[in-house]
This record gives sequence, structure tokens and C-alpha cells, in this order.
Amino acid sequence: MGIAEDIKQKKFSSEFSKAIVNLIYTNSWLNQKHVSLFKPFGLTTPQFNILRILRGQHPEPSTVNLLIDRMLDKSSNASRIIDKLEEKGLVIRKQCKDDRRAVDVFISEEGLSLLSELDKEMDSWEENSKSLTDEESKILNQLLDKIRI
Amino acid sequence: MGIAEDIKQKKFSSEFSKAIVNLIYTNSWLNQKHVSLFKPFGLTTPQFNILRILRGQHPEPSTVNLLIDRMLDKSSNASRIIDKLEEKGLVIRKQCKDDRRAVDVFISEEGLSLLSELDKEMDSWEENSKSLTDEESKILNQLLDKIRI
DNA sequence: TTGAAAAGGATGTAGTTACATTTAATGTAT
DNA sequence: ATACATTAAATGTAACTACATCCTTTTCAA
Repeated sequence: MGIAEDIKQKKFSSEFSKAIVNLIYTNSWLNQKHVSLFKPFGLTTPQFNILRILRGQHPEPSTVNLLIDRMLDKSSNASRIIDKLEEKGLVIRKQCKDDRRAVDVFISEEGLSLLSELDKEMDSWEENSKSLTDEESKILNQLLDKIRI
Repeated sequence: MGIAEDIKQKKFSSEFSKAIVNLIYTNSWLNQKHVSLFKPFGLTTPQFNILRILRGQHPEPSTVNLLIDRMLDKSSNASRIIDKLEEKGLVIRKQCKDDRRAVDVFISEEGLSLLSELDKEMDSWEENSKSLTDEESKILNQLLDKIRI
């Protein structure tokens, strides 16, 4: 079913503005999938994203600023997301030696093993719902990159 | 600049999962643009969306359920968004005659004229940042529709 | 017709986000 | 060295979201 039927809007002022609406709608659709995927693991989407960035850096630490810089959703509040992850024992905070203003954040063993559990879920979700071929995905990536000029 | 450079992630497990990340990132990029577009008019994005749906129905009313059904972001709380719009005089609530459980929501004259102001802004933004051709937009629409199978 | 179930919407609440402010550490120009 | 600006992160707060619950009205079966 196309976007026009999904949101029951027949007319759009242009193909481009239809694509913009479609992007927002598809993102929201995707987000709902992700939320229900992460929920059984007690994680929110921003928490999951932070954990993945930390794993990308592991065993090196990340400062809070680096996390903010790389987060997909720039608007969320990194400090407090890290609070939550720390409460759950998934990350560890240490004062940075070189710059005592900065905080080094590490992913813990628990964090790594939780992520690897989640990887399985993610992979099987992506496998099942992999609706685009590699070629199509490549085109989608190019078009999305182009939107952001 | 591609998504890989933007979020400084070199490797993705597949083109598809890269496209998923790209979708989320592009949506967030777009959302920031929209927020700063709506802000001078004192509107949030969900408020703007509700107003647009109401205008689409105008002069017919919309029930709250219809609004929920068509909102791009299903998760937000329609009742309270309508509260805000009503406070600002942009919409009018009336009890529905046929079904006294239901509420008919109308867009007011003020709402219509605010939207037409915003249309100008939106159009000029889309004109300036129209980064895709019609053909490209069409392809993007197809690919996004396909993701949501 | 009456009582249970369902539907439409509002509301309470806990948790999150957005944004401004604060605190502490570092950089920099005099 | 000292004062001022800048940076990193945390925090206070108001607003918003997600989700459950509630209230009223409608539907429908017995």
C-alpha cells in the first residue's frame, strides 16, 4: 500500500513533498518496530543507539560529546541517557585523565552481552523484513544522502 | 556527504541496514528543519500536522479518531494537541450530533490563515531545498512504500 | 429492557525531551 | 599570574509523549 492510501491523502503539491511525508511516515512506522524490539530488553531507542556507538569505540572510551556528535537523534539528552544505562550497569563512567571536564564512557561486559543478544533479534528482524535488494538499498541511500545536501 | 561520513561509521552489516540508519538520520535532519520553520509561528510539528488534516477535511469536521488515524506520528496524544490548538483559537471543538461520544473538530478562520502563512514558508523552503527531481522523488516514494510492506 | 461489552475521548502519571542555566576545568590574551 | 572567554558535562524546569485508566455513550445479545 502506498503512502497516499496509508494516510488517506489523495493530493500532494509535488512528488517531492509527497516523498517528504512518506519519509516521516516510514520513519514512524520503523520506530514502532524498533520500540517493540527493544522493549523486552528494557531499552529505549536512544539507549540502544548510545550502546551501539560505545561498542563501535570499544575498548576505547567515548566522551559525552562524541556520543552527542554521533547520535542519530541529536536532540536527545545524552547525559541522562547515560545515567539510565549506568543504573542498569551497562556502561561505566570515568573521569577523563587528559581533560578533567570530560567524562570517558565505556560499555561494560553486561552491555556488550546485552547488545549481542539484541543483535540476533535485529538480524532476524532485518532478515524477515528485508524488503529491499542490495541494489535498491543503494539507490535509497543515494537519494536520502541527496536530500540532506 | 554520505551517511557513513555524517555519523562516522565506516562499516554497516548490509546496504539495507545502512539504509535504515540513513532513514532515521535523514528524518531527524528533516525534523530539525521543520521545527525551526514552525517555531516562529508558535506551532509544534504535531500541531501543524493536525491543522493540515483539519484543513484537508474543511469545511467538514474531523473526529478525534479520524485525526489519530491520519497523523503521521501515531504515538502522540491527539486530545492534548487539540487542547493547545483550541487555546490558541486555531480550532473549535463541538460535540458531534450523531454520536455524543464523539467530538467534531473544526479548523477556525485563524487556523486557516495561519496555515496559509505557513504554506508560503513551506513552499519556499521546499523550493530552495528541493534536492530531488520528480523522477527521483518518485523512485524514493516507491522504495519507502516497499520498506513498509 | 437491561446488562455486558465496546467505542470515543479525556485525564492521571511516569518517563523523556528541549532548552536554559550552572558548575567546573581549560584556554587565552594581557 | 590574572581575568575573561570557552568548553564539557550535569542539572532544573516546563512541556510533551506513552501508556493505562476512567467516564460517558452506544451497541448488541439475551
